[in-house]
Amino acid sequence: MSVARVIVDVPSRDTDRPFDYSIPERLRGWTEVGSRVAVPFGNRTLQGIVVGLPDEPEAGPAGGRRLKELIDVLDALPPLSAELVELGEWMSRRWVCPLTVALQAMLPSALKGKAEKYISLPHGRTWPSELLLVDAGFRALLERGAPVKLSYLLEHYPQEADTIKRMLRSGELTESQKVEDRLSVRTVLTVFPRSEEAMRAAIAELGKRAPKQREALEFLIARPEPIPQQQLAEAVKTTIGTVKALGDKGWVDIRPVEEDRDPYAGRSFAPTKPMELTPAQRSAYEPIAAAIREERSEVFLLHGVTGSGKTEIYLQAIQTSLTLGKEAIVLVPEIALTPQMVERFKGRFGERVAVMHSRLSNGERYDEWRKIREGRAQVVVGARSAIFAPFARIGLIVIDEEHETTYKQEESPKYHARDVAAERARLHGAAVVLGSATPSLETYSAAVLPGDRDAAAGRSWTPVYVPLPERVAARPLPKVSLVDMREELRLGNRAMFSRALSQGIEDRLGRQEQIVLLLNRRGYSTFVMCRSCGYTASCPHCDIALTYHRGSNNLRCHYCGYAEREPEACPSCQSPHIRFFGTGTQKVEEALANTFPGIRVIRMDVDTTTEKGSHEKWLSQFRDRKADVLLGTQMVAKGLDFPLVTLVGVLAADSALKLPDFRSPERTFQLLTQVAGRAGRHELPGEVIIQTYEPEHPCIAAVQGHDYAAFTEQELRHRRVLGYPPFGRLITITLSHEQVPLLHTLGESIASKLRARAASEGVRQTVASGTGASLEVLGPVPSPIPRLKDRYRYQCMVKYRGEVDAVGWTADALRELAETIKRSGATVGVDVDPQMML
DNA sequence: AGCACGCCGACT
DNA sequence: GTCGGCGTGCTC
Repeated sequence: MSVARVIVDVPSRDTDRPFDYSIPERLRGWTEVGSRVAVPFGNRTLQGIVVGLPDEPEAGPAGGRRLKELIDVLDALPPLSAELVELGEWMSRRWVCPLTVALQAMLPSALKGKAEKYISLPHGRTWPSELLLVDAGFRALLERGAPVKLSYLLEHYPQEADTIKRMLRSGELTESQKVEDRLSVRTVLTVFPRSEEAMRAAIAELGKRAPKQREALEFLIARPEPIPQQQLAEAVKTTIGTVKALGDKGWVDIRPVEEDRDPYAGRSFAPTKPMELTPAQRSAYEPIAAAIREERSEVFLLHGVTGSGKTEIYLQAIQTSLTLGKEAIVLVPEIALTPQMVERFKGRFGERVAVMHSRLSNGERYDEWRKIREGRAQVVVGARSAIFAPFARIGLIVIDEEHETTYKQEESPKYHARDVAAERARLHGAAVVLGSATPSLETYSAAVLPGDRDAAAGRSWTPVYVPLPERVAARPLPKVSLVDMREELRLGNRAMFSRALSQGIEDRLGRQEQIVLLLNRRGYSTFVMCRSCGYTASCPHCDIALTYHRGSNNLRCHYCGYAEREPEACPSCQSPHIRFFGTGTQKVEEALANTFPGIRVIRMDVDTTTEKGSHEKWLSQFRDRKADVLLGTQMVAKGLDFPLVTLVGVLAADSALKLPDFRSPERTFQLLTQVAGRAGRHELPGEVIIQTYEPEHPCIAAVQGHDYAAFTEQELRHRRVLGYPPFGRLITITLSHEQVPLLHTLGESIASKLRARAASEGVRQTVASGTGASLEVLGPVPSPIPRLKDRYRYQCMVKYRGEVDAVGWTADALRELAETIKRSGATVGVDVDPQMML
């Protein structure tokens, strides 16, 4: 008996288990663990992934019925491997998600196939006489006998929907289903030359006629490689017709070839040679190289200040891996995946590099993915999901700027690429390098306090700490000064630029140097408030403050997209004193123009960078000195390197400090340190001016002193007291439903299930104090976003430390309550190790 | 998730 | 009487 154990593509708790199918003879050789298959499921056809090939069926249907057969294997090369399937199973346990959701996350979206329904008139059957009043085109189409896509029929003949339904029911029409990829591979007709003798014979046969065909053949003799027919025609200045003639006579072979939509095609990258490592770089590189050579799955924290040359270490470590015939994955934050970055990797490793980021089209991404799958690339540089690159022998995984929040996926599967990397490295015997100037407190404390049992709470990997303390060429770190904005106000300056910053901008404009201005707008968005009655405009569906958009003159909800016109008077009290509060980038841009006439500003924020390629466009304009100021939100802080930038200004440093998220100070410190690192990276010295209302805040003070250690020490002390990560760990369970009372009851039953479990296993229920295992459940309380798209949201937070399988308990509790949850109509989401508390 | 099966109200 | 509302249960 040949059996395939399949996970079907239905992301629900009910179907989150394997289903067994028998493998028909014709598919035996093609079915492997990791194959994508089409299977019958109920009366539907679905896509699934083979996760096992057991000898005997176990997960068979009740009542001893026979197994159904696989319908098809969808790819010649299985898109996943046994290793990736195992990784998926680990993910589904680690982050409490259905296995199919974890597996889907590993596939390029082009392979997330869906079954299409087809309708046909059965062979030999004629159109029923009582249905002659239907649309003639509709009838003619079906009478041809070939299956027609149901979606096509419904789109073109919507009035016949009822007819279709009725005829299906009576059996006058039949339905079939076929799993289809989201995308077809583009093909190019390509000319394959035959042997030189054959082509010379052909030329002889042509004689003096058909000079163009002769030329084409001579071209192929001189360059006997496959060439797209279009290109061949162009090369000998003729038309496709001539080339086709050669094919028709059988003198050359013309076949369709799958084409790569290489987004970097036709661009050349200046090759770069490995640089001589400094002694500091060398002592960081050595242990990493040793781990790669010895196939030890060790994790390294490469802690180097901005400009200390981490990238060169990555490049040489990758080279070490390649030399051993192994592959390498490099993750970078989406935002840093700029042409500059890609250039560096392509320059060193050329064609062997695949690039993956969200700005590629589905087709482009699929092509890059295939390069990896088919062994044509050995290095991938990409955003978060590149961690699933289908390599078979990984030697090294690099995560650059490891503290970045983009490595945590905020939709299910809510995985963290850093943890996936550690697990994948374990399966491959690969080394992991986590690089950052400002490591996350989780990673840092695990590395420097490896003996601290609380700090290591439940973490499965312990990084080796590798510091890289100096900047290359001993360039000094920029001077950072703080400006107390309360003082400015006291001295009568009500402008958004302090005197120091104004002066600084003036100076740079005079010297034709460049300026980066950061507006850390999070939690400070431009909201609308009535000064008479305190009314604030908020979204009627989400209870989120609406944000004012100047361009379209309306108020928009950032969560659901709801928009309304800007009010002229207060909707609540009719007062005309309704005002816009807060500062957005648009407002700063205006102020710049008013204060410094003639200043050239490039503004970068979500509004100006949504268009494909716009991000790169703005940056290259800035690089080409087409502007004096680069003004923007977080995105101007990351990974940019412009020689002429000598001043970095931060307009409101503390605007994000007081957000109700315990990681706010950490994020603020990281962001400010990053942006400060943008100044003076080359010959010209840099200066940083930070405007703040709280210069004495330890976080701000630490930025001024470039003092990571001081900030970290004080922040860790604080976290330890409160039992927050890395000393305790968190799980949030979010429930949503249209009615609040139901959420309350459901939340209570989840919370009490967990509390009961803790009690029965003898686990203490106070996390903040004491030692050993403890777990407490907070809530249910309204979630920080209390309503989204007309559904109310409540959450429970599980906080625990020590040896407690809180994730397993949570999964168990939800499994036990599955019936109740389903009946209630509520949706329940779990976030293990949440990164965003808002 | 979908889809069928099944049991109760408003219509030709 | 029938069409169709959505609660419930199942998918190898």
